[in-house]
Amino acid sequence: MKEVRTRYAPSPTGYMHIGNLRTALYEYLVAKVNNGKFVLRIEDTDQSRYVKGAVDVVYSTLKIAGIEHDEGPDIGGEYGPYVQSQRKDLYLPYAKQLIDKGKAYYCLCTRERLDEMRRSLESENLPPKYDKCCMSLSRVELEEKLSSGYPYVIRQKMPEKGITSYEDAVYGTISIDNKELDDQILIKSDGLPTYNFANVIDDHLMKITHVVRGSEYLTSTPKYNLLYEAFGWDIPVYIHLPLINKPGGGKLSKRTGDPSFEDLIEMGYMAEAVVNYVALLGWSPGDDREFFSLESLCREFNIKGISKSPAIFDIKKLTWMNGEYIRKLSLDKFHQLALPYYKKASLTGQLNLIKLSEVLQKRTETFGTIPENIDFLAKLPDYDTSLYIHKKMKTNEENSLVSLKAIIPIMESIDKWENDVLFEKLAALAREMGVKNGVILWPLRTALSGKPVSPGGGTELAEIMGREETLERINIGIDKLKKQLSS
RNA sequence: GGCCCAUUGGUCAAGCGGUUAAGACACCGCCCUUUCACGGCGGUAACAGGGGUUCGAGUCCCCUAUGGGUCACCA
Repeated sequence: MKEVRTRYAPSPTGYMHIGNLRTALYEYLVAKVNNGKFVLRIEDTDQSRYVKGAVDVVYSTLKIAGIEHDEGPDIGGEYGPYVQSQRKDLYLPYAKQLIDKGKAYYCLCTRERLDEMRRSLESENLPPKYDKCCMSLSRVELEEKLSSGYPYVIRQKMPEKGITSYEDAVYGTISIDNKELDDQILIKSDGLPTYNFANVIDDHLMKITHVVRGSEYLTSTPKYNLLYEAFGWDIPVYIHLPLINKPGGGKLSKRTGDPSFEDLIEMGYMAEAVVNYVALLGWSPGDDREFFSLESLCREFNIKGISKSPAIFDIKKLTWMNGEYIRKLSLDKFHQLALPYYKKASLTGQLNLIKLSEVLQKRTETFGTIPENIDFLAKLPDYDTSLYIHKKMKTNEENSLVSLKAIIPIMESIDKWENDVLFEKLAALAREMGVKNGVILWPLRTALSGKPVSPGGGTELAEIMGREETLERINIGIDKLKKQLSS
């Protein structure tokens, strides 16, 4: 059996949204699940669209996502070069072959004439289509013009009758009436091939067996097939993918603020989680499993599980899934990944950062939210004493003051500064005072954080901050409460 | 507008002629609890509409509606 080969062929724009990522992922998976090869090819035949550094975005995205290509511009391979602009001289001879076979022809029409024609057809609500005017050019006239350097393009000659149909692995049989087909341009007047043409030539030359791409190509595929047939080449297996839309519908785009893969990583999402989530947008294993590593996808992925209808990118579910990935991390690993975010919060003093990580791990869904959640550690906010009033904890400003005062001697006498010890001593204090734990602990948590919510409870915060800072903040709390109560 | 494709809860989705129509996210409630979160338990919520075919239709066919895609010397 022939080796399965797929390719990811992006045109580098510098922005890779998650739809692009998913396409690359599925292409990779189709190859891997069949022990095949995954090829990266850069399609840059449009010189006017060149964006500096855009190719690097492709490399780094694939790398971070763990999608490794077997052949590509950076690592070479048997079928290079893998950048279309470096293969530019290779296409024209193929186009000429087609002319010899009577499947293509020169066209000398000016853009003005084409624009004019399109406008008039559109005004009549007819689909714009080339009128094959140059097909009837006389050989003499043609040779005269061509030899004098007159600009030309080469167009594919579409059959005027009949139906072209093909079998798509996910959408089934697709049939298009040949009269719908426009005599598309194969070679542009700058001598470079159009995407449509280069694609077919390159896929064939690179021995691509499975073409995986977005469903926007569903209706143009017959044109490609006519090309394959004209050359007498094998038609690849087509796997068209449903599109991924934004909430409320519509395409994902940089313009409308949809995050690219790199943006998500920047926001503190884990690449594994994003890949896992994205794999499930348009594919299902057939049962209710949801957690897949790239490695397990390479085993489990199957074309049968690809769905036909478009999916909406729901960042909330991604966020949840990311939280699940974070919770599965070892404490050490979490700590290591969280460290840069602690730095962003510009923490000072002697904080027990491992303890902080322990407290944070369960409560973090994306690393990016860490700084805002721990800002109070760097600097106690100037809070209002109404924070001490908590109905469920049965606290008010008066008993909070009493509690804080009672906590101080215990804090001073504790020898082992650990959450468990602190908690035990304070629970004992509560029993002694005949109050619920909350009456002691809520004021402590409030005094230490100065916020209505905080990661971790009073004694956990105390362990993180250390004795000195803890006592200082309790005293600040006492002063605030005294001042408030005496006014 | 022509053509192509799609349509199960707000979202991702299972289902492939006979099910009380799974599961997950989100949302709501309860429990646990040192706030929040985690965790546990439970709840609201769907086959776009209409015709057929069939003993029987979310599953097959047709029509309508809605959504998307496509019609460049862009990829």
